[in-house]
Amino acid sequence: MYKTDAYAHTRPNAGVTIAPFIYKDEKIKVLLYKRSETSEVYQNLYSLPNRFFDITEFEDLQSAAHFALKEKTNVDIPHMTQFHTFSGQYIDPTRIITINTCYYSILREEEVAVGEEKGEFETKWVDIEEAMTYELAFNHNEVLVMAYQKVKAAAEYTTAPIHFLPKEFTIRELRILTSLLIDQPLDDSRFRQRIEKTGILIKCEGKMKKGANRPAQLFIYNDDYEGFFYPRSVTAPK
Amino acid sequence: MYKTDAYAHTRPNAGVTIAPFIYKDEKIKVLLYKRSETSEVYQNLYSLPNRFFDITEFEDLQSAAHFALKEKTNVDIPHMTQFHTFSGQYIDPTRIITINTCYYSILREEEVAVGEEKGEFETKWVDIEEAMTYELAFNHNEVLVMAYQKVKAAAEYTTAPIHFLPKEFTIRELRILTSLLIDQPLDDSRFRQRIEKTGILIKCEGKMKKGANRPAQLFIYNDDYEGFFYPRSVTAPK
DNA sequence: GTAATAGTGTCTTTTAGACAGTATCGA
DNA sequence: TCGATACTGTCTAAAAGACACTATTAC
Repeated sequence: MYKTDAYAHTRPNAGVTIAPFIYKDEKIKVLLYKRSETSEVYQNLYSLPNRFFDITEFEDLQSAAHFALKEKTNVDIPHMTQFHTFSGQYIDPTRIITINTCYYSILREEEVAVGEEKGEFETKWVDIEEAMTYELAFNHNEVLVMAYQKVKAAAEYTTAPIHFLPKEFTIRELRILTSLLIDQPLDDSRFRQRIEKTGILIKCEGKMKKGANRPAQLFIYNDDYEGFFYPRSVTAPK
Repeated sequence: MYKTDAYAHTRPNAGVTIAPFIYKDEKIKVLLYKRSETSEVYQNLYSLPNRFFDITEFEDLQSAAHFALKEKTNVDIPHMTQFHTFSGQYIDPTRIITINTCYYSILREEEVAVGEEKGEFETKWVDIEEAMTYELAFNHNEVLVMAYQKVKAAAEYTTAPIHFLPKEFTIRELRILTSLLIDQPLDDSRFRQRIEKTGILIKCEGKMKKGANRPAQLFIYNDDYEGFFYPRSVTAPK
């Protein structure tokens, strides 16, 4: 029976890694923590939040990922998407072959309770471009690259980036965020047409965002459109 | 050190599952095999090709998936895509918690050496709609549903379905296949425009497919477009 | 000839792209 | 007033959608 430990030596280590992103000051940031001096491996290196999948502790990978994210960010109901499972000896060369299931998480900055550092973990939010230049623990460099690529791809066709913004936001805010993720300028008029036509946003009647200019209409996301795919990429062909 | 067996009892079973698809007689078929009477679990049920991930046998999940597919289909260089990792006690209730990393494979019918049955495994290609009605082993019902959904989604925006067709094929063949996957009729003229404009196909000069009608130009796939995304879904908006 | 599929042309409607023009706030 | 951002409108170009039309084979 596989239930016994007869096969134990044939089983891999398993773990989860989460790439938690926020959008702050018009930049995408990712959460890293510094591994302690006394870690078994990859001492003192920065790392994405992660967790070994210990079956005496967790029922499934999702729970382990959830735990690891909450431990570092204190966000309880995260927007979390599994995007790939890596495997091989290379992930953690000093141990046995490891399976690493990875998630990215699009978080609302205002809901992230943890700032820089906190008790046992030294955590920090790092500009994504800068984080890419770090030497990270385990295979987290490739994890981070793929995670960010998936987030950017989602911005092309889906409404996923909305989860970066506050509950109530303006069309301008969504446009600037989208423009950042797809790395292209977007025509304001065209963007409004595209958005408003689909019905993905609900106007907050009477609520306006004030500034040193004409007040802007606030909207909330229409959850019915979760998983919605635009029939066309926001990026123009050519 | 995690390398020892001290943590062995905390490690999950790991395995891979492959949903191998072919396109035959204008239908999508999936390969199932019948589990033997003497299997430890799920005796006599149909199952997708699968394999435990034994770290003394495989270096990574990809190799295990490759092995499991070749064992059942004899296809050596498959088009294989990882799409999700399931986990939990429910996958194999009588054993320990299992992690199941899943792949779908789009195969060329002509390259699949195995037909119905073969030696130690009783295998068969089942119409996808019919297979969905089976009671499958492990969590293979949900695996199959998600696998086929991913293949269909790929048909909306990418050139992936081309891997179902013979190396040389006509535009009509590609249109009928695409139409099947997206479950919508496609205008022939429009479809040609879309395809030819991108340059994803290369004309086989002088080669024509003959039938009881005007001969049709044969094309091959331009591999440069592997991973290509159409800026717009093949499905019309509304 | 007919049936069948291949392939082209063309007209209409829809969408995209660019950008001008007006609106409303704070200072 | 001005600067800034919020919108709305409009013209043009491109793409989609529908479908008529011609082409070439087997029979």
